[in-house]
Amino acid sequence: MIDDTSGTAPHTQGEKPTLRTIATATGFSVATVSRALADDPQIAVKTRATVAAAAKRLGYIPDRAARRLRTGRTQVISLLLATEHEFLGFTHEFLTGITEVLAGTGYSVTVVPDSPGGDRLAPVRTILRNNLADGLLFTRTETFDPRVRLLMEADFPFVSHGRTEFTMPHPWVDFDNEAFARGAVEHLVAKGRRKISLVLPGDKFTFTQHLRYGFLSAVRAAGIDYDIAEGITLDSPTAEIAAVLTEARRGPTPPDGYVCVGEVTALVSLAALADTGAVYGVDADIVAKRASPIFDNIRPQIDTVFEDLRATGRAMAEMLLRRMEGEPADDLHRMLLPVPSF
Amino acid sequence: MIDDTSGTAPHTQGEKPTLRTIATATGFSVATVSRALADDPQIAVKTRATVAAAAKRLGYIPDRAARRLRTGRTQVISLLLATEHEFLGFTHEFLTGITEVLAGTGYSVTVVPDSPGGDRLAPVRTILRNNLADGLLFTRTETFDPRVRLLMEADFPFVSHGRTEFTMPHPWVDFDNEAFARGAVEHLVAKGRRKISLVLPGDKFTFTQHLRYGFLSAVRAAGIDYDIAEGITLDSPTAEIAAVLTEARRGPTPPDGYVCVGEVTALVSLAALADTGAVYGVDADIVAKRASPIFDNIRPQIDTVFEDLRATGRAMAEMLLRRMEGEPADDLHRMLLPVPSF
DNA sequence: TGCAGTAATTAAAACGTTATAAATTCCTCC
DNA sequence: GGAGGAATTTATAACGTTTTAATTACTGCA
Repeated sequence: MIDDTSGTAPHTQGEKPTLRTIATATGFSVATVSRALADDPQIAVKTRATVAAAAKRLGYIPDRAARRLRTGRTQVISLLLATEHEFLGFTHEFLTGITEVLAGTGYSVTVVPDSPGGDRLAPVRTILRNNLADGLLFTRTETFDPRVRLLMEADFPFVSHGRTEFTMPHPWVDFDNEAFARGAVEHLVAKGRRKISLVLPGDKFTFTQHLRYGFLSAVRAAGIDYDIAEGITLDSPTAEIAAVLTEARRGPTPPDGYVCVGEVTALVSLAALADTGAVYGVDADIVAKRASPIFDNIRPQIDTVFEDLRATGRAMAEMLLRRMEGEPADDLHRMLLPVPSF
Repeated sequence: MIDDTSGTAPHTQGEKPTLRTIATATGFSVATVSRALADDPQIAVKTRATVAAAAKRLGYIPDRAARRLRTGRTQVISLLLATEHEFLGFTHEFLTGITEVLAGTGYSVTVVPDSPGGDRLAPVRTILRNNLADGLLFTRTETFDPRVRLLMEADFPFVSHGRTEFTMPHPWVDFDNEAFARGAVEHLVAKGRRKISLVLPGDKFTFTQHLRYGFLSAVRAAGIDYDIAEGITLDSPTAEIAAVLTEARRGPTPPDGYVCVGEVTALVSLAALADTGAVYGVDADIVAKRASPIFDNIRPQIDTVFEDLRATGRAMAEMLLRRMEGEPADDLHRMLLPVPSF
């Protein structure tokens, strides 16, 4: 055979194959082809096989725009990405986890900025009104997060990173910040520390409450002193945090232990020690939550607890897929546990 | 007036407004409304005003799926996000810059993973074949990047982060890595350093060549010794980099200066100094490229050069918009300059 | 052989938009 | 008062898919 009969090579014809192409190639109608590809049991098994083969041979790919127009489904998942985060590599790790799960599902991820200081509802409204996505993921959840309320009213699929205090259940993935804070304090106490310092995220976030509760209950159980920094949060400019921490060190009773909720605060705390002539391991110890391996390369080496953000992203994406399939929200919860390095 | 004539409140009717809604409301045909909204000069100015007012009043938003189906334009920009980067906050900063520019343009950003170790062409092919985007942004550009070749052949709009060595011009945004490397060496030489160490990214990346050239020419001009680490790259596991660097320090003539292309290597270098009993500022100095403010909080404070990734993202997004408008590639280039902290 | 009942297929409409080509209205000027 | 032409408007088709309702083909059974 000299002739080019290559049925295996897709794109032998220049034009993009559509249902119509397959229809004329197989002799079936467009309707039949459509239903065959959808594996409709109404269509004869043999027909389905024929159509599937032709589709493959021709390199058919359903047109997203057409499908979206017809069905109203966008095949898009939107991620509201907070401008501030406690970790340096948050965005990267989180996004990697999400795309890992979504690869091959036909869904694509769009990223929409979300500024916790500004109007957090606006991007959600836009997505709902303009029908820009089939599902939503977001972070930095607040105790009575207005986005959760709106999305539940609209019955729109979503998964939040972090819990709320609403009574109606909704899907979430969270890290056990209470356990982290308690464990961190206990570890410092075990090292003999008697006054522990903490910088919290903004009050409105739910995980702030969990951190505070875990911290306070451990501190009280141990009967030791503590110092929750005032006037600043985890998201304050590092210079401000640094100022407050060094100030505290110069006071009459400086802390001898630090619980750091993020990598940046950990570095600032270390710098505050260095700048006030204190020696790590002698004058004070630190336990920090971390999400990247860089602390292995920071001297002095501090004690850390790992929060797996890639796994978080994966869990959230998987959960969202299930939610979009119609699974009820009741059991769609997942708590990730701290992994201490000590 | 008791009657509700509220023209100001959108969504008085439950259904989503379409061109047809406006058409029946104004008495014009759907065709006229469409063209009026597109500001077609063929349509009477008065008509355009009437239609625009009605559209606003009704809260009309064009349906993306329908428009996309009809025009073939997706209103989507895809970002190929490399799994590896020299900075911890790369993804976040870069993405922030991009979304800043795209906000309000009607374009949305989808993120697609790109693994420089694997098949870098596959995601591009998928995007082209399935018509998933109108434009493409990517990073970690190679000297003869296959993606650039493919995209130029397909005449598909894109902007690369980094240059190539193809003769045909294409839009790019780059950081002057040659100037960075040269400046870093000169600074170390000025401090009296006589043997400078460097860890390079993988050979295939264009910026590796720029770094090497800047480094070598400065080192030779100063007539000093140097040590380009072998067997590892910037993307090697940090443990491996650490092993090589500490090994070098234990050799007969350890380096007394380090040029670090990223934040992670800088930390590893600092750790290597600490672990071998060397004192920063006495036994060795470091100049590192950085993209985040965290080095202000790392002790000892090393000399750094800032690469503005948010500005890079902005520049790339702006350039892509212009390219998609049809502007020729010839002048779409932008070189960002190092900003030394010393 | 004919008929009911089931299995398989398909015609046609619809989703909301834009582009082409044709139709209508409006002027201007003789 | 038309003719001619410019200025506006619009009917219609098309983009590629899914779905409803209708049609055709096949089966077993009397």
